[in-house]
Amino acid sequence: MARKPEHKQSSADKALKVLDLFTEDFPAWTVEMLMKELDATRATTYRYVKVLYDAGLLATGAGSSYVLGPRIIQLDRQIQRSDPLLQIALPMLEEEKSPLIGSKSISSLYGDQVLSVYVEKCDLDIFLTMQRGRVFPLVYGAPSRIILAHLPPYQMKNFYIANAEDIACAHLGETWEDFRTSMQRLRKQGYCIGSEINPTVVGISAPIFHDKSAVSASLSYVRRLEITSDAQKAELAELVVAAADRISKQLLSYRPERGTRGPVFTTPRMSV
Amino acid sequence: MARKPEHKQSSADKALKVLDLFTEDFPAWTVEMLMKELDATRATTYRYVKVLYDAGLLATGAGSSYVLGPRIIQLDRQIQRSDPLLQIALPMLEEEKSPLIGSKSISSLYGDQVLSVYVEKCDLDIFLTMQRGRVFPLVYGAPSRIILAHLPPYQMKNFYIANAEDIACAHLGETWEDFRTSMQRLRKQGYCIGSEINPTVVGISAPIFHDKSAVSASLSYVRRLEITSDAQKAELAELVVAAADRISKQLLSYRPERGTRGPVFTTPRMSV
DNA sequence: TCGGGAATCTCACTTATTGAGATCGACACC
DNA sequence: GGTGTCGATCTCAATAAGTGAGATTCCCGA
Repeated sequence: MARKPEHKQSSADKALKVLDLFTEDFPAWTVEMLMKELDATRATTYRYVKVLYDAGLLATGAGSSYVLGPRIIQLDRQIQRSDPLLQIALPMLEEEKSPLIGSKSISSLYGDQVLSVYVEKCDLDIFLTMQRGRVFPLVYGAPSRIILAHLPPYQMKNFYIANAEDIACAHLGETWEDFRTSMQRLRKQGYCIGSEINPTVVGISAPIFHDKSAVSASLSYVRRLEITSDAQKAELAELVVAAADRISKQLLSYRPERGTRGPVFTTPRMSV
Repeated sequence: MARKPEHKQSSADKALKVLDLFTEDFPAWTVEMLMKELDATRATTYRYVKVLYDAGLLATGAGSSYVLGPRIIQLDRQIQRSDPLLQIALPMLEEEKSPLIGSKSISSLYGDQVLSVYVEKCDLDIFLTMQRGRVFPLVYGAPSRIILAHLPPYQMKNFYIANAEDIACAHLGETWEDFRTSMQRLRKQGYCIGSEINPTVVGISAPIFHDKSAVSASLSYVRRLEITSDAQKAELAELVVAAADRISKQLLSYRPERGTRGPVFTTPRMSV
């Protein structure tokens, strides 16, 4: 779950924590800098770096610095090639040519977060903030919320218990009953509409299931807010729900090929 | 360097070796399967998995399996956003609109391998095998060879010593002198042309420098072989060399912004 | 609420990790 | 091609982990 800091001390943990330092603002680190940051000796720092370097997760950069390594790009390609959702959805989305659609995107549920895994720009004048790799909490944005609304009951309950405040802040319900009914309403509607993430656009998201009653992702169609009428919103909603349903249908009958040992869907884990 | 199997035993090494198992053909593993593969006990296997899971490099998949995790996609996004090469090259490539170009791609040098980091399809009828994330040895394919030809002397020498057989097989020279002259010829030509990787296309690659006399990547323009005349090859070569030069010029004057602590170029390491 | 299976915990035992300094070797300059 | 400069690795004793087998807990679907 990559977010809760553990107090367990294991050398692999500590080595992997080095990866956390490579943020957008600090993409390159020298060993000296890492030593200070990790509060470790030179030898230990070099050992951590070596482990990650040998795994290809780090690479040497200019000026005796280290940067994120080539293995990450390779693994990302592997995910894209082995993800049945993308394999099925991308060809289907290519056939969807309605001029109403300014952008199409797919978001996947990972643990208690939602990750954008695919973004396509159709309207060249649209300004997009969504990007493959962006992460959102389950309460924030239409792509997340429509997934949240379709979680199995016990997971939703657990999520509520652990995130009651965030849910209240997001106006999704002051109490468990409130929350449950608002989620029920979303489920009945079949889609979620909003401009939360990017105020210049309106996004409409529909759930994608990889198993009956097991949500795994959401499909979103986006359009510039200023040029969108209510009727168009309704039409977009129909389109996105229909497309998501088609993708779900295909996913349900998906059988891996080429020696693949099993399905590659992710399942949430809602531990508190 | 991610490829040479080490005989050193460290727990972090062993945990990270689990990642190697997640190939395209086996994208999902259960703990039982991992136990057999790693020849480890259940407890140990779970410990390895937990480390990677907590780091976000693995995620739970359907059927109590594990798959590659969301962190990889996030980190890939971070690389794309902090790589000065892509930041500079992509806007420049967007302006390059010659109809001769069927595809544009950028490959980066990592260690002694070359990784494709950007691929754009211009001609909709072209069949592309190149993809972001594909890795090639330095001797294989035009994008690699033009980089190889521009390595600093000591690195080229080291590479020759370590890879004399591969170099001979690739007809790049039977001896060090042979090799050196053939590389010299490539440098003088300024580009490398070939159809090695994908026999249905012709690709022309030019080197990109992030520092005078320090090659870091190559730019390739690709066109369907069957529709390409010799004159067009020459024109493409001119185009790609000119574009690569422009990118190099920009890279030389690149100064990071926004608190970035240093340059984010990768430098090769040619240890034998 | 309950059952089956996945994931974690416990503890004795074994083995790797750590830190300080010496040493090695890749790379740049001439 | 030779030589100097750090960046990276090695050495060794002391320390603190990792490991394995089984019991246990927890998750999640009915």
